[in-house]
Amino acid sequence: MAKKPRVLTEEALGLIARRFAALAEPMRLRLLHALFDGEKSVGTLVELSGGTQANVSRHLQTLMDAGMLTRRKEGLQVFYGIGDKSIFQLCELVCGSLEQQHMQRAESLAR
Amino acid sequence: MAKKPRVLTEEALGLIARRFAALAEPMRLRLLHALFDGEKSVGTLVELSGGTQANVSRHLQTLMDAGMLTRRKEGLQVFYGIGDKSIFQLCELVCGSLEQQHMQRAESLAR
DNA sequence: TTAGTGTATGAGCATATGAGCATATACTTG
DNA sequence: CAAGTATATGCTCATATGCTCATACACTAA
Repeated sequence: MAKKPRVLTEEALGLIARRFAALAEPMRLRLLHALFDGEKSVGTLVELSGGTQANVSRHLQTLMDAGMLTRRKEGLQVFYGIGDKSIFQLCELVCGSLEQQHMQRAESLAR
Repeated sequence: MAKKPRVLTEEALGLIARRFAALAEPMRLRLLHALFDGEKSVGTLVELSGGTQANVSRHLQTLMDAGMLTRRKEGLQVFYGIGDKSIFQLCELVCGSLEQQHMQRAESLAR
């Protein structure tokens, strides 16, 4: 059973690339990781990530633009959460692949 | 002093980010897509992608550095192929997620 | 050897992006 | 209203990245 071949337009390629780009920064990955167990306020994320308030806010904006987060305002605070569950799988896939590469490299070095 | 346990090291975050960054360019996605059905020479990839030889070569180098490609030299030509099967799944995940978002947006607009 | 072909790379330029600072905005409380 | 708190945003700088041109490198054939 062959998979349906996807036709990739120029626009689609751009969208996919932007999506990957949103995940291509350590700080944003850290923020996503901090949100894995539930939504958190910006202030909390600032503490957890160790970044500045301005920088965290910017990165959250970037992730929002990529459609990966939910945003909920409650009084003075703003709570962000993971809005796209595929992110979990994406990160797991990458981590798994990296681990495998790492093991293979270690193995070939030990030979 | 309750500092939260950081499961992901700084180095790991960097590695994951670099991996996503390798997939964050339309031209590289086009090259990967062209390789989905088997390895191809640089010249072939230049034709298929419509890019210049220099640029294609550079992007292939980037993907190699990310550990995503195989490289086989045969006489004058160099054949590249997909070396990391997780790439297929990554792209499928992103495409699926994008489709879903697109549908949801269309739906909310039509409401 | 030399000529020819396919691929890689150095240099330069233009653009994109992240970080930091200061400030603006939004909301709550007094 | 003013003051305080939480978050967002202009602005600027420094760095990173992509693209092009020209050229170097690697290999083959004559």
